[in-house]
Amino acid sequence: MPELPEVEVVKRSLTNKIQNLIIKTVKINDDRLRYRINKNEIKKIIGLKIKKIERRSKFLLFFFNKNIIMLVHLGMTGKFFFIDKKKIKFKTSFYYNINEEKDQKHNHVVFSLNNKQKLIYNDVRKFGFIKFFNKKNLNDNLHLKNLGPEPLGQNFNYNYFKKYIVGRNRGIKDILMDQKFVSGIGNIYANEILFLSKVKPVRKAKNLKDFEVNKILKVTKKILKKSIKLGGSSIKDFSSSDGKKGSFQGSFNVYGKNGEICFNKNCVNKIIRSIISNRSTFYCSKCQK
DNA sequence: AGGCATGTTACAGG
DNA sequence: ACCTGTAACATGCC
Repeated sequence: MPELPEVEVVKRSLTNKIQNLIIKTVKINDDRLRYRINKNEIKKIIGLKIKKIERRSKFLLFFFNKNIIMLVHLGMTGKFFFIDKKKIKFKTSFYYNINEEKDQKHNHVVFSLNNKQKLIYNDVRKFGFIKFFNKKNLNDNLHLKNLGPEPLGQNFNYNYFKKYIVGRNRGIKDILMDQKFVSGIGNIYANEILFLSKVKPVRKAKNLKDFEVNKILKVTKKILKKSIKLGGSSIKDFSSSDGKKGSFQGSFNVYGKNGEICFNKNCVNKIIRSIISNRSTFYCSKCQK
């Protein structure tokens, strides 16, 4: 699922559903996520209240009392959803379909809450993880300490951008996806941002004109905000924890559209697919300079 | 059968 | 120590 807009949507839906609830039990069906789940540490949240949930980049932070933080990354296919005790058979149209055996197979962790609901962590490819640490170690956490600014924050601005690209010999798409530069943008949004910015993905970041830097900044914020508003992008099977699907995929201009005609008016060029930093890259060679 | 998939990071070499 | 590129992780679908 998960670039910044999708994780933000998950955060909001989880906050609505489980803030101030208490963990009654935790059942681990498979602890072999990206990192093995520490069973002793996960036991410590039993009986504790979920005070709040925050998002940093593509990470979710669950704040419990006793200063315990549960850090979750969804990887490529991680998702949360709920099973209500009284209604095991949910409709697939609204809730994630948990009735098929192949999906249940990936229900790795089950959190039972004090309102009789169960929160499930499901992750087909197991690139996600669940870790625990103390609030006082928040700033030197391995995963969080090197993250660049939030793209929607004020620190992601012209001066920061210009300063960062000096002395670096990397393409703009590679840089946009680098979490140390700006945190939360992945392959889909990097492609879409560069299309709307009219910049070729292979361009060296240091050679961008000032107006292009400003355009990228502006478009980045606009696209991410719009996607959050639309509930994120539901490609394949992404849905937020309340089972609602996002619709930003309907706004894609280039992602996954190789061979299709460019959406810009008066352009009849076909979208090209190439590989940058090991990731599929889509662009219009006429509209993107 | 082989290529591809919304991500991160350990590692190697400069 | 910094910069850059590559491989690896696990699973399923075309």
